[in-house]
Amino acid sequence: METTGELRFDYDGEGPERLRRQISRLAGMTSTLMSRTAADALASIGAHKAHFVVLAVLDETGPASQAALADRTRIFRSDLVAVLNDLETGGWITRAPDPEDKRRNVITITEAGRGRLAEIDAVLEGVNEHILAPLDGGERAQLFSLLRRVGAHLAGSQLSYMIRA
Amino acid sequence: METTGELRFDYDGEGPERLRRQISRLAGMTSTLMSRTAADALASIGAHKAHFVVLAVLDETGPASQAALADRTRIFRSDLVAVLNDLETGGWITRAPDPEDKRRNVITITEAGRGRLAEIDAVLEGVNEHILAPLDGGERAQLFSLLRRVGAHLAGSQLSYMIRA
DNA sequence: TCATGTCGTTAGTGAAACTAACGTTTATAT
DNA sequence: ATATAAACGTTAGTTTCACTAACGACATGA
Repeated sequence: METTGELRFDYDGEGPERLRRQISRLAGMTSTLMSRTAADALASIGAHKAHFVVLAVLDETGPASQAALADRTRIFRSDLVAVLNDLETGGWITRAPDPEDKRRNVITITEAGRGRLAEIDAVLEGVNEHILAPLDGGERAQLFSLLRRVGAHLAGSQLSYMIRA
Repeated sequence: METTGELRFDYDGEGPERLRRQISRLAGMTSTLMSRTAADALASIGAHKAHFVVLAVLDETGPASQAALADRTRIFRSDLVAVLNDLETGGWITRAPDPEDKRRNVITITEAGRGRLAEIDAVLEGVNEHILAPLDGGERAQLFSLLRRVGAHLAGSQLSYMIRA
């Protein structure tokens, strides 16, 4: 391991000013660190972000077709296949043909799946706490709110671009 | 183009609550939108984020070896090679062997490079303005500050982990 | 001098995000 | 009714990004 001397992430004070002005750079670096934290924690229990997302959506919205799941989780239908294979192997979901539409599968969370979700949820609660440790309650709410406002705005403008195309 | 019906990014109100609680998910989605905005804008003038980063560091810190540049830009030395090839082809930098250490190259920004940097800078100013449009001045400062604090904290904890390893 | 480390470079890995196409099944339009 | 189009799950492939491994060339310090 390299004890760099020069840090890999320069949040503390210095660094070229032009770079520090770029919100997309700051958000990108920070979200990379966050994602790594979450992914590492999940890996320690053999889980993956996609597992969490799918189980959470199933638990909250009930059984669904793969296409509906893809929409609600923002995982591409093509990538969802492997995720569901994993979850099926673990016994956390069932995948059965839909009698009412033979094109569809009906994905259902199992009792074991609910247990797994609780387990993952606990890990992620720790992750959130770790990430947000330096912020107090009001600041955490602020951060969520600011990111959501920016996100809604960008999603909107990108959407209008897409419709135009 | 698909006029989805179900939006691909759900900032507006709804969406499974467990997902909305995850700061890493929110930050990840939002920073993806930001990065895409920036990348698209840069692509429209045939530029790339890495071009900006390298030119900005060179302009601010002066000539440097590739290794030093890699550190300051957080681009891996292996990836930096191609970036410098691009910039050299455009006439925006020069790459000359260092007489004082024959292992090194000295990378220097050219006059044309400074022009290019100004051009990119102008584009990115527009990008920042577009991204942050929904926030007022105080909120923008808040967002920067909150992200920096979280980032510094995570970079620190990851660093101590790395040193331990 | 001999080991060790750093330099730029090439090649390759792994994950994430996304596109294309296909066979199957259902819905729509004439 | 029947042809056309659309949606389903699935396989395969692309691109981009972050990152590792290894190399020959050169420099440094014991």
